[in-house]
Amino acid sequence: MSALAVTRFAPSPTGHLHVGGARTALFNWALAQRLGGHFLLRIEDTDQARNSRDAVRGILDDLAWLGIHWQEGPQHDGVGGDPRGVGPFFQSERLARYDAAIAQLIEKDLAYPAFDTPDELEALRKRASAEKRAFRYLRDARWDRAAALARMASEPHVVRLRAPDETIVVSDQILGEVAFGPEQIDDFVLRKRDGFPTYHLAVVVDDEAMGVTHVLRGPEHLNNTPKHIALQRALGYGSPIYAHIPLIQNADGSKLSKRDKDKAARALAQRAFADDATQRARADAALDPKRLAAWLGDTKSQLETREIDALERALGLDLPSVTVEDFRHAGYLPETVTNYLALLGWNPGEKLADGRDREQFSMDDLAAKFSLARVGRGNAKFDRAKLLAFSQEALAALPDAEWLARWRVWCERYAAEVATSGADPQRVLADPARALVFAASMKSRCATLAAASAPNGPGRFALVADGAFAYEPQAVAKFLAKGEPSGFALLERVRGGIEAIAPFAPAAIEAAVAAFCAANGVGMGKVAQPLRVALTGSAASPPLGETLALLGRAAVLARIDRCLREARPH
RNA sequence: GUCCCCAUCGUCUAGAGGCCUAGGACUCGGCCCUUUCAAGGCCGUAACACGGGUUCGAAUCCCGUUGGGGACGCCA
Repeated sequence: MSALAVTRFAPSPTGHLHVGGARTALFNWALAQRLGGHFLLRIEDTDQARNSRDAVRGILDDLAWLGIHWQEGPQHDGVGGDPRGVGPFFQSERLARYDAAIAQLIEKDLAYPAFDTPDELEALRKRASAEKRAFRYLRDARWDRAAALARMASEPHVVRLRAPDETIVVSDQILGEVAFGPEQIDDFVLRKRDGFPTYHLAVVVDDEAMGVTHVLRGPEHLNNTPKHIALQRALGYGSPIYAHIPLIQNADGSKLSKRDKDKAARALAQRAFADDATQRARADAALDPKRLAAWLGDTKSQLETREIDALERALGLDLPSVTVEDFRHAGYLPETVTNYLALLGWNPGEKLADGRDREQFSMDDLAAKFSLARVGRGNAKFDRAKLLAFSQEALAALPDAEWLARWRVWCERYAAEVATSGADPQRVLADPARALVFAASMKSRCATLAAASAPNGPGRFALVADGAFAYEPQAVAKFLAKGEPSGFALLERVRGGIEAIAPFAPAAIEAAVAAFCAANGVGMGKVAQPLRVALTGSAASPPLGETLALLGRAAVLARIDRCLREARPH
């Protein structure tokens, strides 16, 4: 036995990583780092009907972006590799090993071929359900081993484990000892009709072959664990250390994975179809029309993650975030996502000097402090508001230049028109000093990177052309039209002073406007609000100095002129 | 239906028999700051599911009830 601790994350490639999977990966990663071992990534692509290579790429991207780097696994952007020679890491490339294990079991009469058809089994299950009892596969008492083995060569069959008639105790690092009686471990399938191994067989064979020492996984696997232990015993393997982590749920207590998004997608898609006949054709082109129709007709059915993604893209839907990619798109920092996710079920148990609990920590902190002893046992509901608060805080704590760099990267990926052209090209981004003012100004006003340029976002005014924003009627009425002197009048007067401000930077601008107010015997608000409306269309904007500096002198004058021309009643 | 797991403010949680008049964070409400919007500061509302034990003493241990969740696939 090697002393190296090895944990693993073993997703099946059916779409982008969702946050539950991301947390499982994160905990596995953290445990391996903490123990000085390896975190291994294995792709469980044994379901021929549902796999896709695109999904593999997506999951690798998601993990890499989060900073969950695997020491062993598929190569991707400089991450991964096979230092111990335990690969390949795609189960579809390991079929010979599974067959060898199965042959060994059949040889010892610990597994056997079964020839029931799926329809026959389905009928038995229905009957069991009608009689309100649990379905259990019963092996044929009048079993002729030689005859069965002979039939294997020519007839479709599955291979089942001859399950032991004993109680199996799972020793779980989080839940303690959990006992499963013999009636709960039936002769489950090891190899499917199509020759591919089932999850159970593949997992057990691979974990052994790859030297996995700690299996940390979701609670839905707890009931599978006695099966895996039974299989390990049959194959003469030892068992890894098991730990089942609690589930992440939606606010309503349902499973987080997809239901939320699926529900929203159905509602939005139906509305889109009703509004615009061409949308349906677009959706049909994006995914299997039959699947789409079935899904629309049955509110209990769910689309696969990749189907949802395709539909979202095709129709331009705005769906709630459940995948890592969703949160990346929404403008969260990866360290914010991992920080929040880690806190769902784990916490460092430290108090800060001011008496608060430590809730903010880095990936390095996690790697240094993570332990199974501090993982909770109750399910956790995913609280978007708290994530948003974390994001707000993390963004505000970034140095201006860092914020700017992160924002640029986000824009390039998700809002290319902001990063590159814009209606008034490069107004903010081309001038380094102005760009830093933008960063400083947005930091405390944006909970996500996406918020800065959002349609009603606080930075929008600086990113659009001088003529491309509308004046809010109430703001015009309240701050420009009213009063004596009116806002319009003050605007005209202050315009002249603006020509003279030097340098055209926040402090000098503030000072000049303050001086103008003093000279004219009016309060700051009497001048600042009309200026805001003229420059941004709205009465809410960053501090006056920043607002003007962000636009630059020429744009400020142009916008004042436009406002006087277009917003003033004549 | 059967099996398994879980149970502290609305949410995430601290709490490993006396330190608990139950602490922190998010949300929500109020106040302060203020040229707007934010940010920031201060204050506040709010929980040990219920019933039995054990113990000098229980949020903490045991049993039951209730509630929630998961699993019962030739999916993983």
